[in-house]
Amino acid sequence: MPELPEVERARALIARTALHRVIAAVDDTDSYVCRPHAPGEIADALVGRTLLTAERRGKSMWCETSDEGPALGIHLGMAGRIVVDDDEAGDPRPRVDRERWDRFTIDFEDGGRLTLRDSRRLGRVRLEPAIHALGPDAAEITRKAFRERVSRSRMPVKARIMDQKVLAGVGNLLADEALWQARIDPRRPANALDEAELDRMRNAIRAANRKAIARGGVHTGTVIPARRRDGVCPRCGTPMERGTIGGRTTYWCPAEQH
DNA sequence: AGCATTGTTTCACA
DNA sequence: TTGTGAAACAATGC
Repeated sequence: MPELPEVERARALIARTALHRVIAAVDDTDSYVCRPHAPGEIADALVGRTLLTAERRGKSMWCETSDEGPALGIHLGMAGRIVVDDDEAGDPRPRVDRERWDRFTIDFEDGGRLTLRDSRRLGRVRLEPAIHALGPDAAEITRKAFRERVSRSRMPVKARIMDQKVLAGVGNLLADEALWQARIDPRRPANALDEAELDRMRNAIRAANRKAIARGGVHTGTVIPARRRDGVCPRCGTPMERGTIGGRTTYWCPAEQH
């Protein structure tokens, strides 16, 4: 997906353009994207109301709604974008307008429209999303909480930081980028990292997020272009190592990451 | 044709 | 009971 930086840009787009506009109609007929709701259920809850806020924790977004309405949760999944009128944000890959990928739509009384445009349909829209099941946001977690939560397992450190219950917002690309910046081997057991290494890891995640939000997405990371079979480390030129960690394809520099 | 994919959830198994 | 890994999910792109 879209990882934390792309979701933050999508959230900001909604906050900037979609709040306080009266909802006239909702298309929630994609039963996979809107599961477990029955068709019409989300529409019934939203029509006549407005979105009051646009919030985010990790890769999950939600909007509070007017008149004590239910919160509207939106997750971009693996390839989702948010489109509001003529603006869009989310999945960074360039893509021409493809309205057939519109999986969920809100029409406003003023004639404008908010859409979840998602080629793969792994995005999700639901009422009252379980935000509390997520760990602290990766961009805001304190040093103390990061140390405690991440080091509480023997899982490979990469798998641990990608566990959304531990820490919300780190996806596959951001994990590779941050581990490379912090020079830590992604296979290391999380509970084998010392405090200095945990702090380095946290700083790298926060810096990678900040940079990616400013530049437009995780794909702007330094090591991302080297994530390919013939890629070499951007710092030392050593061929990148490739493997599967936590079920995801992982690249790291065998010379620098320990 | 076959394989890989920036995410999440479920299920089998240790 | 807890933790871990693979598979499923849906669709597209190389």
